[in-house]
Amino acid sequence: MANISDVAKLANVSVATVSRYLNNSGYVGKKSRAQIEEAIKQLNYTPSEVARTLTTKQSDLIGLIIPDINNPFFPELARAVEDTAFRHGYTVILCNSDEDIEKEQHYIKALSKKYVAGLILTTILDQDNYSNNLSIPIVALDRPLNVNIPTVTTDNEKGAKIGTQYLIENGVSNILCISGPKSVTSTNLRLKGFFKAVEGNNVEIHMVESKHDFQTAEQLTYETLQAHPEIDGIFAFSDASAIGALKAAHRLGLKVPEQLQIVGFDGIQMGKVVTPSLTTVAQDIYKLGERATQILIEQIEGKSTNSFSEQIEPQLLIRETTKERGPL
Amino acid sequence: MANISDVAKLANVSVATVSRYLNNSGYVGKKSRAQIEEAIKQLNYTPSEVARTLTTKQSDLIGLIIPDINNPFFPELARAVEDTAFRHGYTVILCNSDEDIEKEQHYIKALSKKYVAGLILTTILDQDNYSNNLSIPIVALDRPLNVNIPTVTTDNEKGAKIGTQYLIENGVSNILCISGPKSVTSTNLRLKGFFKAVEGNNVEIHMVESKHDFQTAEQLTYETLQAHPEIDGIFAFSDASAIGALKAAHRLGLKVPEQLQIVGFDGIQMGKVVTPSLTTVAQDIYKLGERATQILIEQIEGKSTNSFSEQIEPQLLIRETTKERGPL
DNA sequence: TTGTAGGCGTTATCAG
DNA sequence: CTGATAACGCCTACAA
Repeated sequence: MANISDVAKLANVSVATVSRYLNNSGYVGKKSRAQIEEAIKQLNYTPSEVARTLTTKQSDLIGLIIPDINNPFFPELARAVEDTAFRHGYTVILCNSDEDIEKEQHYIKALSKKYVAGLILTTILDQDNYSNNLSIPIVALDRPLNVNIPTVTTDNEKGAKIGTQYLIENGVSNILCISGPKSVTSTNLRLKGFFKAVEGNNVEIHMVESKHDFQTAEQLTYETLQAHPEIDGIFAFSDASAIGALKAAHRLGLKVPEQLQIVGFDGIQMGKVVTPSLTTVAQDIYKLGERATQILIEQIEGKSTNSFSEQIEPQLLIRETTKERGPL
Repeated sequence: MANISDVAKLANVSVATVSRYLNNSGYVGKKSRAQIEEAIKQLNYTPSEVARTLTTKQSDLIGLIIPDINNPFFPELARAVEDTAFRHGYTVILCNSDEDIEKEQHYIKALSKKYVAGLILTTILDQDNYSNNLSIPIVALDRPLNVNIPTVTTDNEKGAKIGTQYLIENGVSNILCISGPKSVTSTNLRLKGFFKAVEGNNVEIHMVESKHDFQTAEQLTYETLQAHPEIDGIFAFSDASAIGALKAAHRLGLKVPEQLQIVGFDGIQMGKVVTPSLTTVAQDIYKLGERATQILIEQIEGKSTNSFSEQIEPQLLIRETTKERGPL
């Protein structure tokens, strides 16, 4: 593999000139430029990222930390991040934190040792003052970290509110709310929205906390529904949980939506394919990932110095687990 | 951040000695050793992977190329690879090839420029003589590349055979086979198994080729079932397709398994949660990923020079989309 | 505009 | 056992 000095030799210039050409820094004469281009082509030269990283302390890597790739929400998100990063010439390293703060810290350290250019952190812990002692750009996805860190989120409170309201409008009077882990910011925001919607309406509520995972939610729902057969509506904080709940309902022989209505949260692909298809508060998952990545890259490349945040509107997708059927 | 020469100074030895200590190469006196350890601790020193990579041309990165993370089979696989890699001190970079050979080539190039220590390639193209002109270890997952490249696969032919047989034993006489892309080796193997099972039995067959994706399979199945209402069994080459097919059946008002029996392939988590739960030919997904990674790491670390392959047995998981219900 | 030379942090060779 | 020192491939003052 040819290196920069091979190119320099062939082009009859110095390595400095080649370097300047490569990085668009400083002057490069017209003639030199032409020779360099020719040499590069002939040698099929590409600069070594590693050597570059060694001097500049910055690579083309972007670290993406998610809780668990087995929650279908995250592959969709990851895909958006990857696509966007790829389009801009970055490579992403994906890490599963398993909602474990130590594991997360470990990854952050490992990644920063690799001189990743930036980091995208998704929902984990509700930390008011997460301090960015790293010198690299960070953007938070779905989890506001602190004022200085740009954040891309769905309006969680609003989403939970409209989902819950829809249930109530559809005649539900005894709701089971399957929340996510309380340690997560978005959970608390959704909780707030849920309570706002419920307030003043004469509905009874039951609360359970579940991981965003089919099995857990199914089991929890099964037990709760058995203990409280009067429940006629479920609002779940993730589609994964909602689908688990749907399964529990089936096992109990409950007709959905006739006897039990269900609304999820997320808008994952899978919601369309279960039967009955899932009514849900959809996040614009792709956009979430895309915007986060774009913002990160802007920060990395210094195009925007002021960190700003973005909130994306959720959208109620009415499908078949609720009574008022809208268009698919 | 301290570097190796800081450590050397503090420990009163040369950088060479520190390096030897770090890499367990060559002798290091007892006293030097102690001083070095002390210095490292005091300075909180960790060697720079980048600099190391620059000289050794080998990083701690493992590249994993999959077709598409949105097929639920792959997140599960990726998770297994990541976990295993992590345990051995490697970091994985995940790339989506979208079943596009150019994109795959692009990634392979990009990854090798990063001096990844090894590569794990999953199902894409059926290439008899894939030539490994890279100098790094590769293992093929789910796709045999060539004799010189270790491969970890499920016994696809056998899997397809037992799945199909089971359908036939359950009285199905008109089967729709939803295959995967024909360009993929595993598809062809499964096709072979399917035909073996069918052979000699008096069953009619219909074939369609689908991506392993809910929507596509659903649409295709919907059309086929409409044109051929006599079909009473479906064997799909992936759970994703099977679940899409299940959805199509629901839309057509077909009772599963009474009127239509369905068997999938893969054994993804999601199969358990749909209703009715999916009978499937399960691969040991975690083990597949784990073994591939272990073998790769053995190659990387030179512990095993001879490349060997492994085949993992599939297992029929009888659930509710077929008539003979076994235990869950 | 261009070239020289030092440095980024390690590893590896080769004398001591 | 240990220590100089030359790579590795690139960037960037600084000088010309």
